[in-house]
Amino acid sequence: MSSEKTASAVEVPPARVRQAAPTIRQVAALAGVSRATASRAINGGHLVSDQARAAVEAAVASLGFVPNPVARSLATRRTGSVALVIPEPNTRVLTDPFFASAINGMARAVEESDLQLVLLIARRDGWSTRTSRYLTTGHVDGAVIASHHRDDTLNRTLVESGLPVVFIGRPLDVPPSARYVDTDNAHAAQLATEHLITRGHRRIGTVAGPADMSAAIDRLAGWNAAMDAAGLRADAVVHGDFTAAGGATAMARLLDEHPDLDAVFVATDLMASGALGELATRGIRVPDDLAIFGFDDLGVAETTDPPLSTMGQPIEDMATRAGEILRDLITGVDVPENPVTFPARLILRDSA
Amino acid sequence: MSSEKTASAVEVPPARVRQAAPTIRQVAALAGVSRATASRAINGGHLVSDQARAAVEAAVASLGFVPNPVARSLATRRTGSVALVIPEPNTRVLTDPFFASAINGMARAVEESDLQLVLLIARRDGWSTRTSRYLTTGHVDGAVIASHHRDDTLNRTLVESGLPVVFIGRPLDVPPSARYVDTDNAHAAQLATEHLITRGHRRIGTVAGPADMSAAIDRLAGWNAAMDAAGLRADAVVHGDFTAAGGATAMARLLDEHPDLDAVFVATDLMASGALGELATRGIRVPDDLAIFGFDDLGVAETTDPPLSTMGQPIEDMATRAGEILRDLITGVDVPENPVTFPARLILRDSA
DNA sequence: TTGTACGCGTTATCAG
DNA sequence: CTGATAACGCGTACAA
Repeated sequence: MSSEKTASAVEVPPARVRQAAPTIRQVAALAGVSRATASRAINGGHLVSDQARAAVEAAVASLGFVPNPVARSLATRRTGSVALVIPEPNTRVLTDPFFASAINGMARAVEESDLQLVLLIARRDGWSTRTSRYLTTGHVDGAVIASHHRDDTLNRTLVESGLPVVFIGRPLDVPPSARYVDTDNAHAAQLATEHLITRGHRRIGTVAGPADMSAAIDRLAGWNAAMDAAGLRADAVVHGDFTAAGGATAMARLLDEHPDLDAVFVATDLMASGALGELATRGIRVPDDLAIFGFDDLGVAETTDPPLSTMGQPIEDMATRAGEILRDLITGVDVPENPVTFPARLILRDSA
Repeated sequence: MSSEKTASAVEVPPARVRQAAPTIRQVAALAGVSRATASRAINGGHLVSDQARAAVEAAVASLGFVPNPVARSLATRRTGSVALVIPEPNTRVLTDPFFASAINGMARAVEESDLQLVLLIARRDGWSTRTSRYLTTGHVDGAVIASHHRDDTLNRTLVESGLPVVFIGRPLDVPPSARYVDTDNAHAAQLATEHLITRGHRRIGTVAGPADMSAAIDRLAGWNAAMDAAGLRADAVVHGDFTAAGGATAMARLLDEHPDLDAVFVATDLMASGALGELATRGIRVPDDLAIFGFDDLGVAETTDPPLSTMGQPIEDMATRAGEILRDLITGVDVPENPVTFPARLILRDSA
């Protein structure tokens, strides 16, 4: 049964809601040239006579022609947009200043090129399916992955797919060729620990992060290096989970096992904030009884009591650099080898 | 020579950098069916014999075929993605909890449909060109505009382009048919003012927002209505610019012109926070000497001194609803007429 | 139920 | 410099 399709001799264009966009064919016809010439005039503009170009430009203006980006993408195999992927574990997206900084940085990098920034919020459970598929099926020309949290096995899938990808933060479980930008976590942690040593502390513990996250691994290594270099015993280590609550728990255990500590390097401001709460509960004064040193400086360090001395990460600059590297990767420009590391800044407040 | 039958078994695909993605043609060949049948089997699955479908599915699996979304878009004239546009005036993007809530809400709405959320950060100066073009040239199927700040003349361009659009916050200068979700600002402001009246205040002023923003207009109207209904003189009005500094300035002027005020309804928590600073400077106690009532409850109201009594906007719910309306607009489902308003919640803290 | 053939709007190739 | 014409990969009337 054929639907309401009635044979009509007069070609009536199907009533579409959106106004019919003029095609390059109409431009070419109006300008009196071929589609190919019209296309050339509209794009590069090379190899076209001034006369033809003028005619095409006039036609474009009069018709209000705008190239269809989908058709263009199909022909060029490029979409002109890049993704910033934010794998967010909990429901509270973007309240984390880390992400705000990353977005700002990427936006800055993309602003000068003619790329469009597409932000992908990837809830962790769906990350393996929808987002991954979106990225690997030609929707974007490349992606920056803000792998703030626990590294995903999907990272590997992504780089192996051949899509140009740059990570913010060294990814684990990925071919060493994978590009990334990162804070020099080890060196920064070493600086922080050395600062504590310089201040006269000798029994220095650390609340490290999860053992399967690169930032945690590197920061622990830096603390270790500084302790070794100073001939101090590096035995007071407890792992937390990068949350405030985890920091409190870890600090409690650290104190129970090593009551003689006079300073603690905490791998994250967020964990440090939790640790401060635990210390307050126990009546331990900071920094008088125990010095605390954090890491990140993405907002929480300023508002704790006392404000945290910490190592500041230049997240926004890192994201900008990641965007630039991605751009070069896409356009085929040679990009520097890994690692691309950024120095952290020593920020002294009241806690150490 | 019909291109349909040029398929040759020895066709060697040109060596491309990215791994050659299998096309539906190869799937059809391997399954021993035509492209059309393969396409039908892959999509709806209707009108295909079980045998053919099985063959196609096997071929898809063995080849790892994934439809090229660009080609699909070109054929269907749908992209499968929607934009959330965030016009951000200053460089600090997303530190505003308004945006975080909006993003979360949209993400929730989009999660259940098969749409992809594309976040567009539109710096104001570029908003007129790149973002607008991106939206109107078929990159997305529709957009939600989080017009938190001053209304843009481009809003009109957008709705006139025919792109399905839903605004968060009533837009000005736009055909009345434009869909939007909004807080019932007038009613909420009236409730706030009535609360002040109930508490015994009689000389109630207001720090209103910019006269060209709908939220400001509506809230001022609500304050007016409450004052009129109570037979109180509604003459103490000063306009601020929706910033903390503007709130301080406006409060100063209000106090100078009307020293007898015993309560002030401030159209925004942010302005109220500035106002509180001005009051502290003058040694005016809140709420004892002067009661202050705010609007928004998007984070700042809890941290002021004293914490602000305010009208809470359900931004996240609004964004979710906006996303749902957009989805219906795109799929042709009937959507409810304007206005789609959400009630604000009266939140009592210490300032009034 | 299946297959043919055309359309989607551009860009790229390759003779003139 | 220009113009046919072939990709690009897929969806889908229409006919069989």
